[in-house]
Amino acid sequence: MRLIYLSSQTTLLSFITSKSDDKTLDTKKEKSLLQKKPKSQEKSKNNESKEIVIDKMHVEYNPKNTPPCILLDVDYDGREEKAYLKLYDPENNRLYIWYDNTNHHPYCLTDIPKEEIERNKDITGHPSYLGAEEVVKFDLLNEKSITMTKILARDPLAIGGSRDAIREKLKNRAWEAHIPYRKSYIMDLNLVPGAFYKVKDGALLPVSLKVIEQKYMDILPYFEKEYKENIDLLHSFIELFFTEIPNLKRVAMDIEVLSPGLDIVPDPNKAEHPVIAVSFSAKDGPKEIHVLRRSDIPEGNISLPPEVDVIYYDNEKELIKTVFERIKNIPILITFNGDNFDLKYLYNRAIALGFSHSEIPITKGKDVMNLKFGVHIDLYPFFHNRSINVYAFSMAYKEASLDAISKAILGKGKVELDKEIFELDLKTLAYYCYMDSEITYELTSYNDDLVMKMIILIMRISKMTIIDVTRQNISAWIRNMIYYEHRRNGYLIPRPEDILREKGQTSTKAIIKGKKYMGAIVVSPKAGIHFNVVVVDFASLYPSLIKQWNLSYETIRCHHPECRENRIPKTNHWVCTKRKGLTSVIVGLLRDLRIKWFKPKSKDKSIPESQRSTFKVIGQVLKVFINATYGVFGSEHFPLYCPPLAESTAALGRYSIEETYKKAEEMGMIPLYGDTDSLFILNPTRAQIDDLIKWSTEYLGIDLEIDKVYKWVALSSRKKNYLGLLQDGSIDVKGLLGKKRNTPEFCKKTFKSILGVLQKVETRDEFESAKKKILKIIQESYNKLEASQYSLQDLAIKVQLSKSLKEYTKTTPQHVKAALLLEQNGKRVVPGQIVHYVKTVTPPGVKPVELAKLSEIDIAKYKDYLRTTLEQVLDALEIDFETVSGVSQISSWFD
DNA sequence: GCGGACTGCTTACCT
DNA sequence: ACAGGTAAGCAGTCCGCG
Repeated sequence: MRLIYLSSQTTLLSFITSKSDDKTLDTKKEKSLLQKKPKSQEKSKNNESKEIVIDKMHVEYNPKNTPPCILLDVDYDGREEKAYLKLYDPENNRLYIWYDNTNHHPYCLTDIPKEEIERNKDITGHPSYLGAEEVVKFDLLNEKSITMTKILARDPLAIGGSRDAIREKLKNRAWEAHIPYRKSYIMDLNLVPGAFYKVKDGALLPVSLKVIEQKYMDILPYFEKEYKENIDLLHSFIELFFTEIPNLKRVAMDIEVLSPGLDIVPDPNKAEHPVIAVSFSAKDGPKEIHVLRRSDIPEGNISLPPEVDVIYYDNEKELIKTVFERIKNIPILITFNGDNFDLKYLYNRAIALGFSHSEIPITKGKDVMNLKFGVHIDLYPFFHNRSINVYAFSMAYKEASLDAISKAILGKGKVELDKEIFELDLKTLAYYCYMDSEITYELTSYNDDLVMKMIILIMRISKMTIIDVTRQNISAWIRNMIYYEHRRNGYLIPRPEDILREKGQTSTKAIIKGKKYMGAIVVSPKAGIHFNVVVVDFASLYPSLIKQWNLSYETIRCHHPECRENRIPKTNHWVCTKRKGLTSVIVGLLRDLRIKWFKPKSKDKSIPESQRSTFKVIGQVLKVFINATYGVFGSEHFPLYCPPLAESTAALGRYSIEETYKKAEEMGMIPLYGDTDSLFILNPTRAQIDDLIKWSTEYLGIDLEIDKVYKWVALSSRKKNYLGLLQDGSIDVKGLLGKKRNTPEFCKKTFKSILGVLQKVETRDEFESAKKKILKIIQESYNKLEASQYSLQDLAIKVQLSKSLKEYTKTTPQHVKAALLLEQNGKRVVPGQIVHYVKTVTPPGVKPVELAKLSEIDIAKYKDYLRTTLEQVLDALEIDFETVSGVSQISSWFD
């Protein structure tokens, strides 16, 4: 490791954001900071001088010509009154900033005639008003062409977003007035963020970089036949997936700020305290830590990783200047929570220290911090995204903290500290700070850059920028994808009130109070141990139904009298027989691409491994979109919210599973249980299953598949509660208390050892001997509990706070009581935090683990806990708790 | 005044 | 801030009880 001391003045380039011709941000004026002599008296431990290698990124404005670049970002420049694109050339590490030269302007639509608008002084007198023109749109809700008036303005805020905006003047006669300008621009120019473009003679042109070889395209004719009415849609989507996914150069960053005291997180809006460390990490790029010396803090003597450079400063301003130089040369900056902390803090701190805006390479948005050159990806909102957690990472992490995510995904967490940040010696601080950025980087690089690939694919499918994709949720991705297809086809984008007025009614009653319509059905399980159970399920049931039944907001309850016969079973709804529904086609295509192409191809051994893994990622990303489409149409916040559409999908789901249940019985099979899209069938023959699958394809038009086969499955009398031994010898547990997060660890441990016994059981006889072993395990656990041998951590009940403490107004649950005690003792409690508490006798109630003693534990309450947890297992195994306790020497365990 | 029956709130799970 | 369905524990309320 080399230490570099630095505190002298450096000249920062002023950032140029004005237009004119090609402006190249040349970095040659910049002297290497590292060549400057150390001012500090101290000697470097290693005299060998090494240049820190950070490739300078070349930035060019308004390029005339460029090589193929990936489109990363689109935004509006207020000073230029133009949209601009950030195009990155990964080969040569060059960033091009291309300003719109197509004379595109912000606009909204209205049904008020053009002449009337032109007579309206209130609108034409708006300082930003540019003009009005007639456009013809197709109104899907009323199935007719209409002439609309397009009102153009110089500034997006003039359309919507300010008090005197044109959309406010139009009252309820404005359409497409809530679409952010950058998104509207992308749609109108038919751009695909994440795809390749080049500039030729100043004009922006798409570049096709196909990587899929012709020999893998064998299935295309099938798709072309099925989608002949939507061949453009098919080809555009296929192109997205068959275009090379480039490897993007990126650097992760993390900062530490001097906190004034225990448990006080510095406020990034005030930025009152000094930045004491900033680290950068990249696989093939810089690994640096910039550390501020403080008179009261020793340097320390831990050894840091040899590949890392530590640079010390005596002056915070100098530190920040150097950090800004680094940021200027980073095309993609990765942070964890940079929007709300790291970048916001640096920005505000720089302002507070007297930096001018032109010296700061960071831009501040309402909720997003971005870079002037390059783009900023904040991994926190991306990993926090529920769809990503569930479908891409199979719920690997339960809490969206850097520590929890990296532990779950990388197998290593943050550096554990036994002191507060402000107490650490400089080297320990440097190490801590560096490891955070290293982990952050690794979250994007692990598994062959999986996360980066996913982000690029989501950009291409949703047509959203890297900035928006990483910060917005699945509903925004789907909304934008559907809006884009509206614009491409000249369809008017309907307003929420238009859809609700035409379609907004449900006809079923939800089982759960407060829900809008009836959802899936769960078949009551036949309790007991069943051997040789085959589970069949429908592949992507809801998306399949949406495709099969032509479900879309414009086709459900359409206006044609003749379609009213085409009923959705057990609802008042019908669906159009004349027009193909747009969302039905889009979802159907994504579903077919996944099921008929990417899923099988990702398992095809004749395809090279790297190609297969790309197919696998594409399949995963498609799954995210497909699985959420039904849900968004049932969500009030979704602007295409269509209750009868969501209700019909669920109703058809119930119909499908009910018909299949009946058919299975008719065919002589014994269905034991089913949930939403699955059926558990007792010991069927291969032929029976094949017949059922064939029937489903022919009669329902939906693919039924074998999901899993149990050697035995123990169904309890409760729904969504069972365990079984799969053919591969693994135990499958669903819904039982033993796997819930809030169950104390000692219960889970006991539960797990019981599972260990059950895993070896294959026949009914073996269950008998297993019972004895299980009994012994329970007894041991019970004795340990009685003898207070479990630690507080083992006994802790871990419950997440879903909101801030003061929002619990109706009741005060136990974890809230414990959290209140924590707060009284000066500990910080935030929403999302998991509270660890134990049940106590003295005083009766609960205490957070931090404040409790083993002697205070209410052992009786824990006996109850152990009993209920294990009863669920024993219940499923047909072991009566009373019987077991009778066999035991202890006559009654749990009194 | 106290305990059981009941409802509602909250969390964590399943599909 | 993609849906609804199920289980469990506890908080709070009502009601009966001389």
